[in-house]
Amino acid sequence: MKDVAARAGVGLKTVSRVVNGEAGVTPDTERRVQEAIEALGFRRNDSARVLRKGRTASIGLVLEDLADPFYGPLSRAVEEVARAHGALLINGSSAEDPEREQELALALCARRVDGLIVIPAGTDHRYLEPEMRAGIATVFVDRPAGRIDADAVLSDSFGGARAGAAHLIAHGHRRIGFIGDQPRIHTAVERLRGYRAAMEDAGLVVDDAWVSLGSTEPARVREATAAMLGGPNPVTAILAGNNRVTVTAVRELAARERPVAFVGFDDIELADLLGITVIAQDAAALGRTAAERLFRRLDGFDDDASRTVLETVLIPRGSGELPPAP
Amino acid sequence: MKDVAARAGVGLKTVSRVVNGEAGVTPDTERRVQEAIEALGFRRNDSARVLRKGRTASIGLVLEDLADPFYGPLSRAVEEVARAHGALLINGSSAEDPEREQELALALCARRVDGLIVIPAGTDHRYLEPEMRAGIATVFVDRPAGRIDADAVLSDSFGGARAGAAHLIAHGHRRIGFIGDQPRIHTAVERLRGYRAAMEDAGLVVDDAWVSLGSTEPARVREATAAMLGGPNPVTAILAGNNRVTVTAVRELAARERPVAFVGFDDIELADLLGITVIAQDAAALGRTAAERLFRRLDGFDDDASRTVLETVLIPRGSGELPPAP
DNA sequence: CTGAAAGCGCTAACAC
DNA sequence: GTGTTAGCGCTTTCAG
Repeated sequence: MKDVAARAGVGLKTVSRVVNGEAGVTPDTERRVQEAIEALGFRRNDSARVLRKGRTASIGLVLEDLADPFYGPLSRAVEEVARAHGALLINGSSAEDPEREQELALALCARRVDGLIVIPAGTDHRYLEPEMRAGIATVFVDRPAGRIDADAVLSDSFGGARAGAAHLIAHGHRRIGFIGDQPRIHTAVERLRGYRAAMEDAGLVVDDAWVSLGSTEPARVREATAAMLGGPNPVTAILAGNNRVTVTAVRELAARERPVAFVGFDDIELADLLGITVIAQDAAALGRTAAERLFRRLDGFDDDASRTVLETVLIPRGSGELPPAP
Repeated sequence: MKDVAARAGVGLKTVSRVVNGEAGVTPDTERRVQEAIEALGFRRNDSARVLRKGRTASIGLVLEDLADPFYGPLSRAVEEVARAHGALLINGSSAEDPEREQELALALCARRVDGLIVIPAGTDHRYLEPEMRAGIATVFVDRPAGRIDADAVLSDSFGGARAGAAHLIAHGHRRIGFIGDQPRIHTAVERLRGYRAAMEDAGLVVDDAWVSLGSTEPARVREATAAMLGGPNPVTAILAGNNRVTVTAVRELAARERPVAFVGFDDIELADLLGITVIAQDAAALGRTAAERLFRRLDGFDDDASRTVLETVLIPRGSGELPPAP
């Protein structure tokens, strides 16, 4: 910038004015500055700008895995809102590892992102308190924060799972299995609660062998499926606790001869063609809502932390309407 | 940092040394500094650090749409490599708009990312020349750069499409349709070339009505499908030019009574259960390879721009092996 | 082993 | 309209 000023024969501040489109520069001067900029291939260094202005015009998003089809649309929705506010998005995948989540979140804070959106892997977010006090707005999505008070935007996991299980019960099932994510994860627990609530509503007693929480690794899900279907008291229907479980369970059930009713949590591509009944949540709406809340905070809005819960929708497509196999 | 120094009763530089784990500080002094850091909730401001050091330890990725299941895994793979090199990843979606691609790429350069990975939407990247001269390493993925010389990591679109079309021909088809992406996009053109090459190899003449390039919007793809199947010289098989087209085409074909053979480009989740034959490319390998090349450049490696082409794999699952309907 | 001073590239606040 | 000065928070250089 100094070089540009020298070459254009003007002061530093004039160049700054031109670069930032501020008023108060004669067209002639402006032209000279523009020429110098072109000639030198000058591009403003935003790092320096940030240092001076205090705002980075960027926000951070910590999620579990960008490669998961649930998080892609969520991230994209966040990006769109950020873009509308002139901000860039830095994302990081925690790989469902609490330590990595913390490391990432703090790295983003060190970069002085203006705000942070977190899909937590861990259950204790007190490490973010100093950062939040220091002014980094933080919103949690998909799962609430642990041990701190912070905004959260969630799907109605409890209600969705309850509706899914109730749907299977309405179609005649009495022995229903639930395969969910790790019990450390809030949504997994909520969905299990929803399943239990529906069973209880119908006066059904849940056999321990029908419930399996754990990793979403295909091998684990396959085992869980086999166990539920093969035991002394086999289930006639299965409710899956998230999109990864759904995919593996669907594959597993397709390989069996006896039909098993099935409801998945999260819609997945081509589930329509396969006739898979699902409880759909709107990943993009989650991201959008969280980002909007974040930017409202960045715009100075400052009331208490709030929790927003988005509805889920049960989409019947066939698999959830199968009667119990004899 | 100044505050920390004051509180610990030491010089600024000593705090800096402690924060950065540099040698040359007595354990006792270090402890005092650490205490002050804790007490004040100090966190180094990386913006200032960047300004001084010149490197941001971040790279930018401009892609088409993070919500597209093809780009999620690609982005995640880039992130993993970046992480291994201690860098963060800033992504942006161009929405297949060349102007937005440029705007994004330049915004990333203004942030002084150390390197840039671009999945181009546009066909002219001369706007990046000043940036590259200024030292921002740049690698193109999935599609090559236009009008500049730069590293590129691509899939073998030509070979993949050719193999796909040849596969259909080998199963008895003579009238084969091709539905691809916009002709502005390199991969769309390459895949069309591959299709034409296979047809020519087999001595088949392509009817203009069998080829349709354009947007991947479902409506457009549906129309293209209907036109190919409904015309005076209807096709008995269709080759899709990318994953979005594949999804819509599969839905469309499933809704018809007469079977139509089908090969998709890009594997999609659950395609196995639907028996969809595809030409698979490895999105994660594309991302990983590109990121590795980028970091090699950042490490000072400096030979000519190179082009890497990754193989595609044809996965037969049934739809591509159907004989021509009578 | 430690600290003071200079300056990275920019913008805010005030001159002129 | 335009230029000058100070300083954002850190690291580098060099002196103690």
